[in-house]
Amino acid sequence: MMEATTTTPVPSARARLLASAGRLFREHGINATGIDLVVRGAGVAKASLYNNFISKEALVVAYLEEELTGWVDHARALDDPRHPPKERIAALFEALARSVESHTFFGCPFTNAVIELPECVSVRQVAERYRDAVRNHISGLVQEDPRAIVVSRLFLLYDAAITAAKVARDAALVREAGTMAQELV
Amino acid sequence: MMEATTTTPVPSARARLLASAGRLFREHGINATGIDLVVRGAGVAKASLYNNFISKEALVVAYLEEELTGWVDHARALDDPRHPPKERIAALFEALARSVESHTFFGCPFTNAVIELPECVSVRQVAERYRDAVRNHISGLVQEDPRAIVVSRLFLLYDAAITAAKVARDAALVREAGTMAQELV
DNA sequence: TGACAACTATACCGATCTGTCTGGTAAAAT
DNA sequence: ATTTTACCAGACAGATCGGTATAGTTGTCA
Repeated sequence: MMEATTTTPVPSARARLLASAGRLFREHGINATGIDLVVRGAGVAKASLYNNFISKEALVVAYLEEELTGWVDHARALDDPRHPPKERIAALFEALARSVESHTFFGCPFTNAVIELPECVSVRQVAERYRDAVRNHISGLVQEDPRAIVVSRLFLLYDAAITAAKVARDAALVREAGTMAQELV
Repeated sequence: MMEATTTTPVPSARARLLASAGRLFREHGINATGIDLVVRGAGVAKASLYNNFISKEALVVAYLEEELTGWVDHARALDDPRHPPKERIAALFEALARSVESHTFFGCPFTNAVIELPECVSVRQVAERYRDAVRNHISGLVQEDPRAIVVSRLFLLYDAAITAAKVARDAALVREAGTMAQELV
């Protein structure tokens, strides 16, 4: 009932569903991924999906929540507070460039979701929280107020790199954005 | 048969369909817009759609082609070659900021289409041609080779502004990108 | 032992999607 | 004058969508 989830040795149905949905949503998009595919990929019954999530939209939001905490974890794992701000910023862009080169980057999950479900307010809300999280993380890297102009500028360059990665699949362009970012700090 | 289209006084079924599809695809997205809605909006029969386009995908590609030439026309109308490069660049970002403020900006049609139809190669091809067109236009504004680094950087900032406009709906962020762009020339 | 909760497997529902087909009208070309 | 072309209106087909319902199974705890 309460929270045996974290200690359960075998993944719960909910965790399996989120993992399956995550893979499919990332690689093929949300609208292109039917409920049946998610269920099949998770190896669970359809009823288990609707026992854990009231609708596909709720599953999408839960997927985005996971992407949000995942991004923060990823960014923290990349970071070394002992390094100077310039290097800490560079690491963020370099990781993105590498994921382009290894063909494991499928675009910003939040931008993708906002575009795929433009009238879904809960999706926009998670996307907003993601943007706050990025802004806060960047502000920590450069030791500036989250509302400082330099933070806005670094954020803009990170968005630019992500678009270049998604649409042009151009790692060199991602690195160029990283160079611009380093010149700002 | 050949090209009476340009002189026809009353809009052809094809033109009406493209106008209807354009409005709906822009404002509600491609996947959320069914064929029947396009046909209703155009005030034509369903068969007329399939007489002019072999499939919805072909309609989407035609819509994107129109957006491509539309962007070039828009960018040229904004431009005044007598002005210095800095002002010519600024006008591009200022126009984007204003369309955010008037709530008439719905995101880059090509990025949106690539995200909505990720496995459609013809969509990616038009998006690639759009990116070439933008790069060429910017290179004209600043009188530099299209492959010059400064052109790449201006392009990155333009992409950044578009994402800020689409996801954050933040005209101030768009203008900040414009300021960065002006500092580059 | 028996109640209960969570699970699996699958049939099913109504809605909606792209795309086709029929049938009829009007104008234009031959 | 007749054939062709383009058009309209709408029924229809086949597939797929999100979501529900049914029925049976498993494991847990009292």
